[in-house]
Amino acid sequence: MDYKKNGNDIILKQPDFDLDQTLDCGQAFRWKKIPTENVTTYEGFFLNRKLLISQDNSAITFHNTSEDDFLNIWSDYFDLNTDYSSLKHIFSQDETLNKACNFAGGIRLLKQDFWEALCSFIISQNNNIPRIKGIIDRMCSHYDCFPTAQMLANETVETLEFLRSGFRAKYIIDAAQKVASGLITENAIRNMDISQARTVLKSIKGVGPKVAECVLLYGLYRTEAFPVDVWIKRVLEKYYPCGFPEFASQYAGIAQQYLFHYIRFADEV
DNA sequence: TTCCAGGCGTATC
DNA sequence: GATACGCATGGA
Repeated sequence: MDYKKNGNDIILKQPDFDLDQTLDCGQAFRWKKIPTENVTTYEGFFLNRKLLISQDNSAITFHNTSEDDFLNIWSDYFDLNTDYSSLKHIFSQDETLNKACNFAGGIRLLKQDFWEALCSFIISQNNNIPRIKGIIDRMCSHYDCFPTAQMLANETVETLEFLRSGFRAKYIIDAAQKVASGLITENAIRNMDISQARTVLKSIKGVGPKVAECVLLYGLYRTEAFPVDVWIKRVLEKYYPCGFPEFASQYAGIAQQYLFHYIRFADEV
């Protein structure tokens, strides 16, 4: 990894990494863009650690970040040890994927916290991204952090009314109770094959095929997981009527990220 | 006003 | 197993 210390900051030179594309593409909901001149800046959290990160045309700066935190936490979170160039080279065999990678080649898969991903993607169902962010925002400011399963397990639909999460509140509570009681554990799911993991996740109320797939991909780094939402459904119908290419299956979830961004924002699609 | 959003539970066949 | 419908909320 090409990085250096600069005072309290870490300066990173990394190809295939664009902050806007990575932090504002609907995979994570707690990053806020900070208006700054000449650089792109975001503030966000992982494992209750706050990070201010910015990017100009030459490098990415991790502000007020120790080398330990950078190497042990953030390089993993931003998946810096994965070679996205070679992944995109594999994807480029397919015309649509090639276009999607060229459109936004700086997307990286964030290796998020399991519980936060589970809770966030339960909230995401039949919802739009700005409102998902709003609900999670209210949640985090109410508890002064992203609440643990234990914190949420004792709530009721009534006490969660401040979230304005609609019918999803009862699902959040069910997930919290199953995780807080130890009935469902991250560790157990990590050690399962993917179909078994899907079954366990779907035993949570409000977790169906799509949310389970998002938890596997974003919360457990199962890169073969392939979430299909309304946008990806359109991609599949339009470009892959005979199925998604087999050669990409091991990293289908990462391919899906490029396609999701492409179908939503590219003009010519 | 109606439609839609990173879907799912339930009823019905 | 497949299909139809309701669901909370808020922006377009």
